[in-house]
Amino acid sequence: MSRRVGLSTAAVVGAAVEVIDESGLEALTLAAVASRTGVAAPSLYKHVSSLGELRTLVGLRLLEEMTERFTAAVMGRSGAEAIAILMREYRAYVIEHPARYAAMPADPLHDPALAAAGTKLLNVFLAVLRGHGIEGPDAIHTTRCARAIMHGFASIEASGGFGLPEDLDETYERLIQMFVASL
Amino acid sequence: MSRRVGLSTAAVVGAAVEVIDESGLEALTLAAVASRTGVAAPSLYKHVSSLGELRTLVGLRLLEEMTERFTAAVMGRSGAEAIAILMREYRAYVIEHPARYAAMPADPLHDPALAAAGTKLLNVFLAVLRGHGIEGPDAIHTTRCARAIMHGFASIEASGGFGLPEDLDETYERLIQMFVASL
DNA sequence: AACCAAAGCTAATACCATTAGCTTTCTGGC
DNA sequence: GCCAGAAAGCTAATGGTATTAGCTTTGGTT
Repeated sequence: MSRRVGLSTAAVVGAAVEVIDESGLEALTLAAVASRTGVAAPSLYKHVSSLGELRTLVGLRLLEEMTERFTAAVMGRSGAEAIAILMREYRAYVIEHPARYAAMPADPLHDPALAAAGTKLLNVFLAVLRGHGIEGPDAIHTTRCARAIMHGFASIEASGGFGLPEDLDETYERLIQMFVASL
Repeated sequence: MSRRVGLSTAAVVGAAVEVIDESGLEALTLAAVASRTGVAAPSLYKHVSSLGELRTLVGLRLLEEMTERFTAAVMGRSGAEAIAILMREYRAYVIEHPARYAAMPADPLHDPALAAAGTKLLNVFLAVLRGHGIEGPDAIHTTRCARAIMHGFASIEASGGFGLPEDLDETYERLIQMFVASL
């Protein structure tokens, strides 16, 4: 009984992302993914070596998703405009997928499985700054500043940490102007 | 056998903070707290109604701890100096207690049990800005910006998200200058 | 047609939170 | 000083979780 379902690692990761989208990161459990894919929980081990690995693979997919999206958004733009667009796109992603953002790996460069994808994402930012004439150690500091601003705002917003929901656009535009003005 | 240990809710919360300090937020489990306090796990329910409540109580204690610390740091200072000191103190706390920072409630104002403590912490920031002549809706935006910058930088640093550990002081000073200059 | 590897399954283990109900210990009133 | 009751502890049991072991089925390849 129970015909073969035709699962794959990619399908398992996809189901995991769906679980996160629907029920939040803390609901990402092998049991939930198994139920969603129509399979018994231990069967998932044929495609994924552990829950920890599944989390890593989800993080990898999300990193790639962000990179692709940011690359497309910034294409054909340059200078301060490109920087502002990148920052707005970052926030837009988090608003669209707040639960996914919580699943984002905090230190991708430290995990060998994520380092390459993390570097690619970082390079989008470095490329935009280079187009603004910022390079070398300066670019490192500047990128860190941008990350801190974007991640800080986005993570607080995604977790509902700001009291009033209105005016958040204005707050974020202030941050963008603040950052751009400092360059 | 097993003489009375003399536990209290406060002692349980204290043990929970120790577990977090030593082994990280994910290690905060009733079993770990029970073992540390020398008690069987179900006995903790005499002092705490659930793991969720324990998490909330830990968050409450940490909020109060931060408020007290920031209040002391800023006392007697005013203007841009006070703002810079507050921002440095925020980061200093996170560097001293990275695991505790991860246990910090993301949206204290939304949880009735934390709202009062969250408001007090917020008021420290508002008071400092008021001393700089910023009030009303402007103060809301400005406080949000400060929060985003501090939280963003601190949480990335606490999770090891910045590649190189050196120069982080310089990056953070840049952010402080950027923020102060925007006022 | 038959084999074999991959993909599924069930059963079992270990750890977690939580509940129920029992026992011990301290404390307050006499 | 004693004793009743509440508070603080305990063990046992339940249900959810990840994970491992070992079995069965399936489907593609020879």
